[in-house]
Parts: sequence; C-alpha cells; structure tokens
Amino acid sequence: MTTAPQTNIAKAPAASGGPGAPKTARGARTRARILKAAEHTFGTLGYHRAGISDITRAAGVAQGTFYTYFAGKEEILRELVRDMGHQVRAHLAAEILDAGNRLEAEERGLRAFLQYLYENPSLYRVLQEAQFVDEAIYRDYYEAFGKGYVRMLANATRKGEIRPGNNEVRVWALMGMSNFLGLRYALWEQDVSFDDIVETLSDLFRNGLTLDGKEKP
Amino acid sequence: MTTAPQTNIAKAPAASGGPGAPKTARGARTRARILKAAEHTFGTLGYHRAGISDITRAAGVAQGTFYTYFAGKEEILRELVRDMGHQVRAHLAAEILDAGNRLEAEERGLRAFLQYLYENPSLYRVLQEAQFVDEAIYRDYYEAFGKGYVRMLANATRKGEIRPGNNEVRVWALMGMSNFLGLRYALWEQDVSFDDIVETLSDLFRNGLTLDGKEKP
DNA sequence: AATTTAGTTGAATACCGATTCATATTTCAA
DNA sequence: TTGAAATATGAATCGGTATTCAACTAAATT
Repeated sequence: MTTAPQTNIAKAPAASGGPGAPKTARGARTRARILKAAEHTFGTLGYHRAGISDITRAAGVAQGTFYTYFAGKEEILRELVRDMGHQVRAHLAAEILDAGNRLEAEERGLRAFLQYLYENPSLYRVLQEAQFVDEAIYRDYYEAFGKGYVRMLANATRKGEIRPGNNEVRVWALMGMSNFLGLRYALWEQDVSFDDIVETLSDLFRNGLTLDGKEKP
Repeated sequence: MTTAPQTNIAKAPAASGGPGAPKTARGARTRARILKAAEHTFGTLGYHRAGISDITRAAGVAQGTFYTYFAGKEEILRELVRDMGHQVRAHLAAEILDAGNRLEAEERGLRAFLQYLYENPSLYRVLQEAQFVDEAIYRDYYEAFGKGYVRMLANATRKGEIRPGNNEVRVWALMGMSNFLGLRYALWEQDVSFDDIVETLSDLFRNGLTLDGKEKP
C-alpha cells in the first residue's frame, strides 16, 4: 500500500440514472436529449440494430458522452420504458377523468390509447422489445398499468356499473385487446376509423358477442 | 475467357428452405434436428443471444452444417415461424371442430390456446421476436390466423349465433386477448385456472361487461 | 469397384459495435 | 479571476459471432 487510498465512496449513485445524475442545467439538457434520441432511434431501427453511435449522432453529442449519463445500452432502455410508462398512464388517466361511468371510460380510454399510439409509435416497439432484453421492466409496466385498471373496475363493480367477475383476468384481456387493435389499426394500417373500432368494442361491452342469453338487468 | 464456363445454373433453388433442400433421408433428418434445436434455443435464449453455435451444439452437428440447409440466422427464424404457425392453426382447428356453436368454439379455442402455449412456450418468444427481425413474417402469421377467424365469425353471424358487427375488428381484439392472457396466465404465472379464465371470457361474450342495456333477443 | 454427388467438419475470416480512456472544454463557487 | 468539479470528445480497444471454406466422410449411382 504505497499509494494514497483510492476511495470508492466518491461517486454517489445519485437518484436514478446510472453513473451520475446531471448536476448542471447543461448536463440535464444533454441527458434529456440523449433519452429523446434513444426513443426515436430504438423506435425506428429497433433496439438491436440501433447503435450507441446512432443515438449519440441523433442527439448531437459524442459517443463518450452517452456514458456520462447511462451505464449502458440496457440501462437507457430501462429508463425509457419507465419514462414512457409514466407518460401513457398519465395521459390516459387524464383522458378518462370526466367519464360518467365505466363504459364511457372504456370508450374514451381505448380511443385515447389508439390515438396516443398513432402519435407516439415508438412506444410500441420500445416496450415490446424491452420484453426480451429485460423481462422485469416489461412486467413492471403491465403490472403497474393493470393494478390501476383493476382498481377502477373494482370501483365500477361496487357502483353496480359492471357485472361482478374476475376483474384481473378481464384487465389482462382488455389490455391485450388494446394492444392488438393499436398494432393493427394505429400502427400498421389506418383503414378503419377509431370511432368504428371503439363502437365495435363498446357493443361488445354492452351486449356481448352472442345473440341470446343476457341475464336480466 | 480462358477457363471453362463456371455455370451458375447448377444449384437449383429447391422448394423452400435456403441453399439446398435435403436430397437424402439423412439430410432431411439433420435439417429437422437443426430446426427443432433452433426452436428450443431461440425460445430459451432469445433470437439475439442465441448463437448459431448454440443451435448447432443443441442439434449435435458442426457449425458449417447449418449453412447446408439454411441461408442464415434470419432465414431459419422465418422457417420456424411458418412451421409453428401451421402447427398452432392445425391444432386449434382440430380442437374446435366438434363445437356446437360459436360460443363453444370460442371457449374451446381459448382453452386450447392457453394449454398449447403452456406446453410450447417457445412459440410466444419466437413469434414475438420475429416481429422485429422480419415484420412481414409476423404480419403473415396473424393475417393467416385472422383470415380464418373472420371466416368463422362470418359463418356464425349468418347462422344467427352472434350479433352482426365488424368481425375483423373483433378478431383482432380476440387475438389480442388470447395473446395477453396466454402470456400472463400460461407463461408467467399459473395462479388462475384456465377454467376460470375461460369462464370469465365466456361471460363477457354472453353478457358483455356492463350490467344494463342488452338489446332483446 | 469406381465415380459422382450429398453431407459434414471446425478452424479461420471478417465484421461490427459496445465500452473505455486520456484529453480538452465548460461551468460554477469561492 | 481562478481552480476544482462537471461535462464533452472521439479514437482505440475489446469481445463476440455470423459466415465462409477447403478438406474429409458417407451415400448413391454406374
């Protein structure tokens, strides 16, 4: 031990976000630019084809700068999924706030989701690819989403707005619907209006799929 | 032109499956072993982490042998998705054959799908990852699936078993449900019985989600 | 048996891109 | 103003792996 002690206590892990959270306005701006660039790059090229160099180029910074704010490629993906998750949930929550009942909330929620996906196509790809890079972050996303959703259905059940039933299973079914409808009609081809889609689902919620057999109100 | 003409007509493209389809029983066996090994390897490690060497090791052949039957990594993934697609469709078709009506077909189909996914977990991962390697093959899978599904709903509509409506939209919603329910309850955690799941969806199909408002039979 | 064709081998090649690092610049507090 | 801390740079490193290829073995054909 001839040299001075190299303390490894020096670098505080900081709030969240890898090597060191920015401590300057400039740093915060740069970090945000990189994150936004990653969203676009991953969304366009996909996680694997996208290189760090693609991200930094899009952000207008040097490659090395990336590692000032993120521990690596996986790390920024995680950050991105968390960020985007917050955003969608906040957006959808706001959109269904003034719904008078559950059916209306479902209608508005679905329409808002389709619209959001159309305007933010990166969300879909980033999220779905994250599933195979870090399954936990993907589960977290849907479990957070589902938790709030189940709570809303429970309230609706209490109010007598919807039939009693297994709301957790329903929620996963509903999330699956939205996801596929979004992929097909918001991302792939816009050959059916969102109104028509919402109306079709609304009819399913009100009347079911079969012609006979509704228990009386 | 001093040398003899090197004909490039020699290698016939063969039916389907890259460089050369096997012309021997042995070759066919080897090709099948590699395909099966790829299914398992992609299903376990994922497409990107899985190396050709992982596949050939699992198949018990040398690396070079891979390229006797497949043009490359993407090619074998495409082959796999086509294969697996045929298998699921055939399996599900058989399972719902003796259903007396559409509701029963939906119930049996959903249960069979959940069970199939539980027994063949690779299907999910291979298919979903294929989406970002070659989107066309993924679309083909769901369009083939959806096409048959829409036809069945059209028949059911004609027979008066289900309400008239936009069956294409319904089909994408239904496929989305199955997909998510499968992921959550067949792959992630088996904490709800398939019977309960099917019953929940059956209730939705028969009675909708809301308490009021069914139009009369 | 001899010859041609099909299949197999595994080491070498070739390429790619994530991460590191020594250096330079900017910011900010004293 | 000044120096320490924070930020930025981009070329070099480093590990990995898809693909190729020349030599070898097995099977089919004559």
